[in-house]
Amino acid sequence: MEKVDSKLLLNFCIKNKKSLTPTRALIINLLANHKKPRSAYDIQEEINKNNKNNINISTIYRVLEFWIELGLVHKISFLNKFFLCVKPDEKHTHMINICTECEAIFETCNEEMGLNFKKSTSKFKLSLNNKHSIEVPVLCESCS
Amino acid sequence: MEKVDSKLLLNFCIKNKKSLTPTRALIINLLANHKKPRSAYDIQEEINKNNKNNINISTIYRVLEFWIELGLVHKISFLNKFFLCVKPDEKHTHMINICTECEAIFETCNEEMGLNFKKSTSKFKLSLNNKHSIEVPVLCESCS
DNA sequence: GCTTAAATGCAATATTATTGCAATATAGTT
DNA sequence: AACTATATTGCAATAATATTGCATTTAAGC
Repeated sequence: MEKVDSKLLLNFCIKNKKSLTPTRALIINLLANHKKPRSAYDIQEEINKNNKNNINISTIYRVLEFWIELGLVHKISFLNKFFLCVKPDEKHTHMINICTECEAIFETCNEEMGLNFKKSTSKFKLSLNNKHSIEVPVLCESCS
Repeated sequence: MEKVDSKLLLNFCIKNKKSLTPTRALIINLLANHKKPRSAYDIQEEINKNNKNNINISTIYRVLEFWIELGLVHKISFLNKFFLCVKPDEKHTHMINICTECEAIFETCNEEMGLNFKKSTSKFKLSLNNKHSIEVPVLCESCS
């Protein structure tokens, strides 16, 4: 099983004065194991299949929300699914390219895409809210 | 009641060899009446309150899907709500700026925002899927 | 008007998400 | 190590969003 570096997790938690509980570690590690985004119920099903110990759906949502707050997980609104952030860095804008055919995710950031949202939004007297990511509907190489 | 130009609606329908039914006209006109996006159930509630005649929720979803196909309505995934397209034009990329505080929508297009997604996505061997719009989380002037 | 295809109704069901309160686990203190 | 305060998780009901298959009705083209 592929896992998220546990020191990274711990550091994020310490920095935010939160605790790294077994449930939180379990859920984020499950996300690390998949290349496609997963729904809260997908995650629950996998836990209940493999681990026997039941985790309530409310806990799944709360834990996902927890990691989203810390910037380590993204919610993909377009799919109602969740995905491990590949570049947990507060400073850039998270650009989530989603293949609308196969749901493959290609995450990058504004700089790498050469897109200046700060500038673009300010034209309209709007300010980019960097707490959220931007989802870009695409076709991947194999689906196009 | 503010309405969508009925000739515009009819033209879109004719062009796509579809019929402009009373239900379809009613629903898109309700959307025209609101500055904020509305859920399918919001729309149903308004119809059932004002018109007495009940419209089933499945019809609401089907009609919304119909207008989305024709490019006259957007689904805002971030909110699970629907919004009248302000610039029904197939050629550009629809940029939907959403205030994350008050849900106000400021729709524009890639050119006006000075963003080149075709170029940006091709860097990663992806192609933009222009059938969908791009949602940008922002704070509007009064919320920021 | 008649016929065929499309649209809508119906109602069951699926999927996604939230809530309030009880029970449990964790962190910090002694 | 035990104690306490706080945070986390379980529970289970419920809300919110969305889809389905088939029956009925409506609209379009002849």
